[in-house]
Amino acid sequence: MRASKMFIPTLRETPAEAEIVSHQLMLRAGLMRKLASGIYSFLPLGLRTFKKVEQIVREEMDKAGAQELLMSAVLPAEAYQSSGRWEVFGQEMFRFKDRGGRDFCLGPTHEEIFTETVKREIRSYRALPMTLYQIQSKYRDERRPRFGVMRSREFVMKDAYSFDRDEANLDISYQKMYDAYCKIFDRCKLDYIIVDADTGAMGGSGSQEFMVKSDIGEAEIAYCVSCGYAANVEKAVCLADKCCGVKENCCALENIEKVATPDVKTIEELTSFFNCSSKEFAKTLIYKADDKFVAVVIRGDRDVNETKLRNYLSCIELSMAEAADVARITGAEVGFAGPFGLKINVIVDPEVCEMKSIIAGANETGFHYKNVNCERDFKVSVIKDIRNIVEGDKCPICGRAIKVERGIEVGHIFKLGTKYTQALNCVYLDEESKEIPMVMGSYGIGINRTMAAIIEQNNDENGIIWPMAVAPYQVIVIPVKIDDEIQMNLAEKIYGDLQDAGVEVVIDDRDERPGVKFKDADLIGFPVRITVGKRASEGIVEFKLRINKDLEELNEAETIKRAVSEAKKV
RNA sequence: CGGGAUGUAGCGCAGAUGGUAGCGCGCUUGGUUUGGGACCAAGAUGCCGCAGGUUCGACUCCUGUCAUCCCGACCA
Repeated sequence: MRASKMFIPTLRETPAEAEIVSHQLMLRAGLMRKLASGIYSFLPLGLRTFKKVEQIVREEMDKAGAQELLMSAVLPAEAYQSSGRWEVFGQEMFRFKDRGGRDFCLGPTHEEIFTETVKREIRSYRALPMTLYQIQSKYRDERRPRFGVMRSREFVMKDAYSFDRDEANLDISYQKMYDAYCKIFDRCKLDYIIVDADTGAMGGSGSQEFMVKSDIGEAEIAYCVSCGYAANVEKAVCLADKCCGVKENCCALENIEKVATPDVKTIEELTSFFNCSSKEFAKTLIYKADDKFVAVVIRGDRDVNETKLRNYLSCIELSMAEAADVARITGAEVGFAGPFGLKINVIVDPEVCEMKSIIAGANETGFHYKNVNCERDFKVSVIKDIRNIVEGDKCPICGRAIKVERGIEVGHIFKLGTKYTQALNCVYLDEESKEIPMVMGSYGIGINRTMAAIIEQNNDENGIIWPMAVAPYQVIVIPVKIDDEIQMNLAEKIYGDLQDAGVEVVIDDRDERPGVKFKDADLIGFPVRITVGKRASEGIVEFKLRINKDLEELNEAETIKRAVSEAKKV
């Protein structure tokens, strides 16, 4: 391809709207442009990389025995209505009506549609197991799209769905996908970590996420360097500290005592009032779960993990109760809530049960109790891990210190079980002609996000450093002076030879100064650069890899050989 | 959905106490240049986000609205 004819609108300056490096570089290198918030167009260069990522995914899916098909993005409401997700998705689904007034949406994910299809076509156990996938646009009207293509409203997802006879076979299908995902992200040269994850609205019995380590990641990962335990913070299991360890005799059982604490409401105010650590308090938070209220009791320095709480309560809407509700339920102003004598369920974090003689609100404005003890002084409805893990907590497997880092979720795999197949009556006939619901798995990879994650992990101050496997072009040939016939002829010769050798190559035949060409080449991130300059008359050119600063002076034949061999390193 | 900010040329930005719009880059033309975003000269490019209002007069003041970005909440 000739740079003079290519549509590559590079930008010298960083657009103000782009905050993170992958977004900035995708715009600056002319890979894509924004059309609306969270909606992007891919330009020729961006599309080439996009397709390469797609192709890697496709090859590994095919190797794993999955079959590709393509569903519509426009979907009728019925399938989602029978699974209940027409409501669950709420505002996040793009909805519209056809001219006849029938409800449609743009598919946010396709469990129902695949299930529906398999239900109609597959009757016998003989057809199972079966894994189907597609690479297709998904639509989610995100509340807050951000970071360019990292969280967009339209994005391309590879979604695969496995159908099996039973859980044991699902485990096999799931493992195949797991292995395929590892190969995919390895081929993309990503540094990733696989973590236990919450299944969220997807439902099902278990899931894992493929996380690319990055400070700009939206997910927090808790992991243990000793034993390899890794989980999304939403999911990470928390062990209870045996006791707060702050005071000498903190474990002594003392008599409960009411203390006047006028206007002392927040944990900070309480720590200074009592002159003690936030670890010596139990805070009681009132939550509204759908239409019911619950009290949650955790240690003063901890945060409630609303995902865990939501899962335990199996509710859809979950929020902190309004001040008025808190007052009605506890009989005191906000700031004095305690676990005593409540008419609602009291969910207590295990850590609180381990603590002795703690401080808690008295459910009476202006008062707290001290020397409170779980069970002795208040009734516990259930003991449940409902807090967030933090750095330094004990690993639930080996007990060593947990580390917490951020990650970008590029892939997510689920064991769905029979949630959708039962809802939609997707059954097969076994050897005895008995109808049995199929056991399902679902597996997603965000193509756009994977592409952004690759840039996020492969760049320097000059631009993108594409791994060979996903580079839009593998080699750029730069003639320094295009009106120098010797240089130009040699550059054209090398360009032609590389094309003949099957290398994806661009020749920068633009009438630009060399500096401009070098800057653009670095910005776009061609893995191999061949500069044809002063020594062209001797048949010598300069060979350079984007990844380092080393320059090699090679003759024509050596150059072709080196470039071809580099291009094969995918 | 709560909080904050910003909308002026393709991009980055400046425009006071109100008087009808500018800079840098890019773009076009000519010339000089040519190994890391050249220089000189001459140009072209604007619904000043949109709609009201105040005013003789609004990019500027007021109201509303839309859009975009950030933080949080939420998230498949």
